[in-house]
Amino acid sequence: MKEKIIVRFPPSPTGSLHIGNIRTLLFNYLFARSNDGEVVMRFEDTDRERSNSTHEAIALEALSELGLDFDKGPFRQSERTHMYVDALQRMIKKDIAYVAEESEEDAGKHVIRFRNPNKKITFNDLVRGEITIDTTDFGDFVIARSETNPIYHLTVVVDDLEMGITHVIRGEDHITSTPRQILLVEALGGSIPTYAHLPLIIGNDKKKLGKRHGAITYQEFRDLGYIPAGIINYLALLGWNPGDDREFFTKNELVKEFSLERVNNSPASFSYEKLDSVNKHHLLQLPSEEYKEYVHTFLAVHPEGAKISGHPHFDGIIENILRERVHKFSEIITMLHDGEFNWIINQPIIKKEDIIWKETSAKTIEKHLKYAYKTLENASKWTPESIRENLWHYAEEQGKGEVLWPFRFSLTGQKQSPDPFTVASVLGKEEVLDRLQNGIQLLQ
RNA sequence: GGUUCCAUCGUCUAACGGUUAGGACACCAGGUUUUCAUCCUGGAAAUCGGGGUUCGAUUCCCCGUGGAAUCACCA
Repeated sequence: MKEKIIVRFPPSPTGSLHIGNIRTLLFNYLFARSNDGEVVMRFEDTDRERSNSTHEAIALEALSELGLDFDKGPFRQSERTHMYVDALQRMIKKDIAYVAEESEEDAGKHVIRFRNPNKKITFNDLVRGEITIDTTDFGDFVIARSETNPIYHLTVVVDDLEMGITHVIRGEDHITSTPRQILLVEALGGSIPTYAHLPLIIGNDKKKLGKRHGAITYQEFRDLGYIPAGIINYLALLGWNPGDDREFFTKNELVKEFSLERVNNSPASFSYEKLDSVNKHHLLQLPSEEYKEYVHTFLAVHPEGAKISGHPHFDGIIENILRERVHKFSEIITMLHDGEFNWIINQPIIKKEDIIWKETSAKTIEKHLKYAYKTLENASKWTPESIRENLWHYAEEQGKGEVLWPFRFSLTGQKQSPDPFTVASVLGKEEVLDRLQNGIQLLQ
């Protein structure tokens, strides 16, 4: 019978979850779920000064929105002190650890050091293969500030042992601290978990992305208008691939496909362009209703967005226009700023020379607009397709530019805009006729 | 500096030692299109250097070079 796989989510609540944290959590999650394993959530808050419950709540919110659920926890190391104290006492009694009569930071105080056996540790990393490090370099490292105040290396080892963690999957930055943790596991008499060190995510400068170096948080992604499905998919691709040309995955598909063997070992650099493209793909997959909900929710918190999202024409905009151009919802705000949707709310102010297509005469343009007016006046259906049907034949006959440019321009007053049929359907028949009338008058 | 890790198009990456070194993003050109966007087609673009091993190295080994991580009473 195979041992049940148990992994852990161990963020320290000293900041929001950033891209590096999330990717590590994701890989832990995928590994556990694809092996019928378990996920334990644990806040590593032994640094009391930098930890706080607000950060915990924010981290939990991110996990929940991303759909990275866990089976046990959340535990807090700050509430498990007795276990560390216990381990500490056992180690001191067995002379595996000792009280050192000096503290560099606090004169007069002592610290607890681990009696390093000074040997070479070799472990088999699931991503990188065999790694050997001589622990002599670490010396008798500190494992606690006092008998009741343990630090990271001890708490991790004690917790992993107590929680039955079988696989420790974390960033490559932990490789060199792995041997010292193995030393502690051995000293405590536990079984050594399997390690897997993931490639770091780096920025344009090739440096590790971290809290203090360019790593953006989940909430920031969300505020930029990326959706969980897009973020998950993109992050999975940072350091993992399925071995073929597929690039788009839902979370469940990732669970099916994921394996640590296919995690590669050179650092991956974060790119907004690729994220945009992956996110857009997932946006396109969304059912219409869900997409609308996302847009409205997103716009609600922006002043100019809230104003337009309530407009009667706006739902038409979402489905017919936004979907094909938006990679992330913040782009809608940019479009609003640039006035791209002014035509929805306000009738355009048009200059006569702009409405005329190339060298065509004003008389001819007027004729075309009048034709459009007359035809659409009698239209019974009002969809982009039906409007197109009404005008297309005429436009092909007369010259598409000659007919369609002034038509679109009277409706939008913009040299660049979505196609006239979509615009017309969004505006509604009455408004379209009104704007056409204005255009016709201008030409007279 | 010590230790450890890493090295394929600009970026993410594929290639049981034998491929015209493949895909995606971005970029460029053409097509569709009244404009923008979408979409379609095409293009440019890579194995860090030097030695081995081998009939044959992107692939295995060594050296070099370059980059990164880590060396806390942070996690």
